[in-house]
Amino acid sequence: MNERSSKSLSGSLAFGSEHNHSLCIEEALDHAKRVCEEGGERFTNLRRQVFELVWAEHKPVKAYDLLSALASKRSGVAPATVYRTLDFLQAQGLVHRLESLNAYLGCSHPETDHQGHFLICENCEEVRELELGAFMQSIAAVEDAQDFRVRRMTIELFGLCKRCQAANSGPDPTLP
Amino acid sequence: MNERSSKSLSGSLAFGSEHNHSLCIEEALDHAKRVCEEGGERFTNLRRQVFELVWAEHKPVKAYDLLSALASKRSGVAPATVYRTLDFLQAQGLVHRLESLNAYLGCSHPETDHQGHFLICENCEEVRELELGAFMQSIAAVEDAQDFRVRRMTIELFGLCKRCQAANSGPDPTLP
DNA sequence: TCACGTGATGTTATAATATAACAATATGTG
DNA sequence: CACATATTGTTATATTATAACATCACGTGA
Repeated sequence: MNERSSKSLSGSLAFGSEHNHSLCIEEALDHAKRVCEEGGERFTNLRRQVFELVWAEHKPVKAYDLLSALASKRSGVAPATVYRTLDFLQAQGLVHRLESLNAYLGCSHPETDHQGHFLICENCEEVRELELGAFMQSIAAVEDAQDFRVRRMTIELFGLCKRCQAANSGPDPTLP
Repeated sequence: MNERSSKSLSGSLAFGSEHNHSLCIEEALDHAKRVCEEGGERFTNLRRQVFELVWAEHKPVKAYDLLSALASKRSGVAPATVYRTLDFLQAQGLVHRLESLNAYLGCSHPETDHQGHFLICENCEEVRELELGAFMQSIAAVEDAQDFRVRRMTIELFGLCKRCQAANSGPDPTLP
């Protein structure tokens, strides 16, 4: 993949008050355009619109919510429109699907060839994307021990982010 | 069929020709009964039937396939019947849901309090359940590095099992 | 025993998620 | 421009899951 920078889209993971989300989206858009150009794919109007909607927040978005949002921006929007476009964006590595949530999320580490791995806060719904490195070693060990060759994976960790741990200190009432 | 193994459900992971699946199911049933008794829950006819159907193969089963199979054994079977029963079995830790497949699988490690983690062969569909241990350290490291407290997780690794790596040329002709 | 409360199951309806199949349109290339 | 192909529009339907309420079954205490 592109080696221009080894950094994530800048600021995309710093969701504090200083996070400049307009800039964040703009960078993501620039990146998407470049990825498509380099892959000989067209970053059409529809694809850009869906991409922008996915990036509107740093939270997973449901396909049918995208559908509604998209329908307010253009006509002739049907489920297939959204799913096809999401499929395209996923194929370009620009968007991930969260299997546990049936939802989609803009990729925060687009510079590296990777699969998404996620920390999902059960309280505030914020999702943080991890680099694969964290699990590399465990996965290698599992492959070795089990004679299994891993080709792709779904890793989604649910829990409490730092902020929500602070807010919910003490026993969590939602626990079983 | 009537020989007893002293090991919990350990035979269930040896899916070779020596795997005694009748015994495997029988053990799983015994275990399920015990879990329910100990938890003050009833292992009713319906629950037993669904449990047996989930255990019929060591492969993930779709809810609506269970529905059909169940409908051939009793009357008055509707989606809610199956989903409610699966929810119950999951709550007892007797069955896992595979998020990436929208499918369900009998738990192979019922003796330990755990969450399921899976190796899923893309060729033969066989699923192997892992113990959490394999990922413990990585998860602890992620929690530490990210200030995140993990409470539950979905870990599903897709690839090729040992047999299918060896056989590996094109799709398995015995598959549907 | 039997009425009662609760948990389990039956039943109907509908929500939420996703894909198939084909038609129409747009785009780049010769 | 004409053509081939990618993209999008359109209609229909498949798949997965839950809501809401009725009925049944089981254990408990009067």
